[in-house]
Amino acid sequence: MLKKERQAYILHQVNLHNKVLSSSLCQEIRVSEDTIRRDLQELADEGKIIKVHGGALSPSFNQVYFPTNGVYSQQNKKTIASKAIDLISNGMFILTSGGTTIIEMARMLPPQLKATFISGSIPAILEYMHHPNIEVIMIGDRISKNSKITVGAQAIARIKEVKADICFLGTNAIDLENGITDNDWEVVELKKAMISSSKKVVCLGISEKVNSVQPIRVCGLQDIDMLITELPANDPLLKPYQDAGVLVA
Amino acid sequence: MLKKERQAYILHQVNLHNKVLSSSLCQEIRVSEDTIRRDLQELADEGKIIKVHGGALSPSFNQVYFPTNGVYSQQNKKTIASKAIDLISNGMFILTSGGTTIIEMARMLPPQLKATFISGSIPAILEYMHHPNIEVIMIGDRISKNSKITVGAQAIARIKEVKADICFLGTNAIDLENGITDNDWEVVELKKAMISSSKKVVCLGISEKVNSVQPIRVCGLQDIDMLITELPANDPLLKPYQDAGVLVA
DNA sequence: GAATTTCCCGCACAAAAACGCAGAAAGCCG
DNA sequence: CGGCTTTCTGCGTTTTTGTGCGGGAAATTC
Repeated sequence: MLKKERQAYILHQVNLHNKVLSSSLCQEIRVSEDTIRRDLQELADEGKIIKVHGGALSPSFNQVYFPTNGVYSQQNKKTIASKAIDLISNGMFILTSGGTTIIEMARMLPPQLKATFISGSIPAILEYMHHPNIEVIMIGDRISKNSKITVGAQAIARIKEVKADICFLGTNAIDLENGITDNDWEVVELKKAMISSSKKVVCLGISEKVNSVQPIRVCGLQDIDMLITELPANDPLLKPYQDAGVLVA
Repeated sequence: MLKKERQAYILHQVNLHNKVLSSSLCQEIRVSEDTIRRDLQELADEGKIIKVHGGALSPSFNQVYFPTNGVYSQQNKKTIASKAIDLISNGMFILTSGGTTIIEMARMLPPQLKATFISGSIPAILEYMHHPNIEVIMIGDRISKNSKITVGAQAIARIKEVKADICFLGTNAIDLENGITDNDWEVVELKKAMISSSKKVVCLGISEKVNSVQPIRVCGLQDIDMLITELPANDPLLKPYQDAGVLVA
């Protein structure tokens, strides 16, 4: 096999799989590892691939996996927030969890909106407090320093006392098999209570969280009414959820 | 799995869920915890994540910071706060109102102190949350936007359920004839509840507030155990209060 | 305070890379 | 065709890198 041929093959593989291992390449092409290494070196010098110990990665790898900063997902969260806000109307009682997406929503609430927001999340409450016309109800109990939210039996009991029109859940992970999952036991308990106290449950989450799983289960897909991501409703990623009976926006 | 790949995966997880546990990562990726820890270390060195004991956090998940702004007579409040802190010992249940003096006290709490603080004041809760060893209980209810405190029947009912060792009241006005007075009906109701739920009541206030009156009465001098100002205990201004049976510090 | 978990450090080992070298193949030229 | 250079490849050897392990320090939890 000619040198150029080999390099073209390598480049093809890299672009296909985003990565190659020198060890597997030298088996496929039946040449010594040195040869592969020299090829990788040349391709790396030309900027076609990124050479790493043990193989090489696609140059787009960095963009794909290392989002340079929060601006990108910040924009997505604003998109989600504005879709969520469309569901709110005057006079509603709204239960919300915490999380960055919820905070974003709180910041974007239109100033003339009159509604009642109920939450145990300190950062969320701080945002709601800044609004001129909304009534803010804090769910009290012990504060989890980690999640900056009130947790415990008392909090759950308080939530159960309300019947909210709508509940917005910041979502850490959602997938078809397990539904909504999260990684903090106490937060999960809280979310369960919020779900059972609301007429309508809306999950907010960027699309990256779709089809990911966390250790603790919050609820199944049948318990949620709507899923909001930054994607358009007809995105194929969301199709299975629509098929499972979840409204998508 | 390549090292870079692994790090990209970790970073992805951190950005997605705001936190990762080294223990769960090493199970997912099937490498030793040391390797994970080294990866976390490298990513932390690059500023991509914040390493903490047991895992890592997203750098964008920063906490709400409360500016130590130019509240007037800051120094006096610090003096008061340090006197108040002398009354606290490990294991105590402490009920506090809001107010700048209370905030100052919260900031000066010694890091090794282990106690439980109960309050309905958002700014106070924010300060308590930053402390490593204290348990924080939030009193929930409707939030009064101008006093940044939870008020209402629910809040009062919650306060009545506790029996605190000591209660610190930020004091707006105190005089011999009317005792403690204030200018917000709902806050007054709250303070009354706090007083009746505590074994010991301590009023914190700068000396300017001594011998001043506000429209609504909280309680008489006989209901308070101690008055703390920035003045020395033997200051003549405070003599009448001592004569009335109030401890002065 | 004691027990447990997590972290940090040095070490060992394995995998991979770098380097020098030699031989083979191909190209160039008189 | 022979001699020469150039390019490419593979093979040891040495270095570097990555990983896991054990022990002790530090932090965390109860």
